[in-house]
Amino acid sequence: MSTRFVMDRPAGLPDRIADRLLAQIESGEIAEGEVLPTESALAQSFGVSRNVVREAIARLRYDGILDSRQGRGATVLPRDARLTFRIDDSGLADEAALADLFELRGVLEIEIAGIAALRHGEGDLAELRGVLADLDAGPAFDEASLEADARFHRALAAATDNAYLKGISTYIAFRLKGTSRDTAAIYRSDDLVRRTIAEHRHILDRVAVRDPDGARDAMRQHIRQAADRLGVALREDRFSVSR
Amino acid sequence: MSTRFVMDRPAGLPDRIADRLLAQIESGEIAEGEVLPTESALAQSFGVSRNVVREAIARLRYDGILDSRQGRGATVLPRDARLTFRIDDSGLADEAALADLFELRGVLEIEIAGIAALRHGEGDLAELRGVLADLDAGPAFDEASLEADARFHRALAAATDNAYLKGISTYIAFRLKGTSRDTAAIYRSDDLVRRTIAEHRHILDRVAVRDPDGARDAMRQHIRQAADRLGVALREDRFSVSR
DNA sequence: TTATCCCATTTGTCCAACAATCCTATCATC
DNA sequence: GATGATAGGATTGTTGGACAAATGGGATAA
Repeated sequence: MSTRFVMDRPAGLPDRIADRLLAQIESGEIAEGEVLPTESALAQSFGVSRNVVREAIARLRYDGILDSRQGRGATVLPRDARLTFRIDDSGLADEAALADLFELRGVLEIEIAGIAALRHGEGDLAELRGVLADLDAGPAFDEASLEADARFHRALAAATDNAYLKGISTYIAFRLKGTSRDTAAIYRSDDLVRRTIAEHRHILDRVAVRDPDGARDAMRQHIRQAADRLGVALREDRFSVSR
Repeated sequence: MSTRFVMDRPAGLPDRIADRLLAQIESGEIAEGEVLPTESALAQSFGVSRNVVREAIARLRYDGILDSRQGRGATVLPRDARLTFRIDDSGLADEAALADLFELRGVLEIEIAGIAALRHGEGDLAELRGVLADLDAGPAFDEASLEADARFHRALAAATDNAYLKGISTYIAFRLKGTSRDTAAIYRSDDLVRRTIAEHRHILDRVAVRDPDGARDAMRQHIRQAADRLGVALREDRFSVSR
């Protein structure tokens, strides 16, 4: 959870307090249904002002982790009441969790490719072609190339005409962006870049001719190789090209 | 966005201010990259204290809508930097958005069924069988039946052994829970309940014999009919049983 | 032109107070 | 004894003001 951005800007007091409170909740130190200490007490125990504690609690309340009511205090809500789907930073560090995240991303992207093949309009194709052109322009595996990759997937998701699919897809892509940058520094080979472009073009081809199964297969292959490039070990039972 | 819960508890000041600010951003009244008025100015223009404005801004910043820095002000971030995947209450009211959400749910649940068929262990099957037994016990379409339905899907997601798949699935299921309850009041027929149970049993059967394609098909059918029962019109290009 | 310093602006944090709401204990009534 | 009304303490919600820290820009000097 913790830091909001990949930036090294130090987190503010409310964020840190919220994280500490969340940790206490996750660890069961404060059980479900239980009421937190009063804001004043928390402020004193954390050594900050009540204002900071209030912002921290507001954050947790906003995510459906606790519910505070005037005069009663803040109670911890049941786990399945969480209001947002959020990917912790901790998950990005753990290798197995990263593989799981890639699996989720794969499931979504593959179906997105299939749906985009069925539903895309003219504007969508133009956007996708434009992104590929940009990828061609800069053959180096640099920041711009990563951004273009993200734009491709975003444009594809947009072509599904489903705001939720687009939302979850771009969210995961954004969370994975930092990871990609870190690991990708190793693979500065132009050959790999060219292969990535080829994979994208293959997907676009199948989408353009409205071949959903072909688009899905192309995307499955792309995800699989992207995972390979990043050294993420997917479970083989799922991502074999012919299932 | 607005109200957090279905409860009729009136929203607090910060929530309302955040909504008004968000509306101004969404409408383009405050463009991307632009800086908001200062907190003091906003406080004065909204007729609230600066503290309230601060909490509102904190909420928007937390979702990656704004980025505020000390001494500089709060700037509007590009739309695709949104940090959380969140299902607004407004989306649950809008019919088209509800259909989109069902589509996302379908995509996930279908693949979950397939993966569960491949990966489930003995404990998973026992749990799933237990849920079905509970469903059999109470033939009425009541609260317990809804809860058992949710448990079935949760147990299935758990069988994938992928925390993210489980997380996103249960999150969506929870957000859809209220909607199901509201609309389901109309369908108090025992026949429908029996058909739902039969669908679940069919899924479990395919999972148990480790037949991923069969499990996917069974789940696809289940999602499709569940949407029917709730009067949600899925787009037919996706959810035909034989694609 | 370029580098440095200074300063107004703006957010971050703190403090103290009052209002609104909730919970509980007490009391009155049946 | 049970039940309902009431009062009071406790806790969050909101306000207002103050200072600290960081940012950006402009003035100044080399």
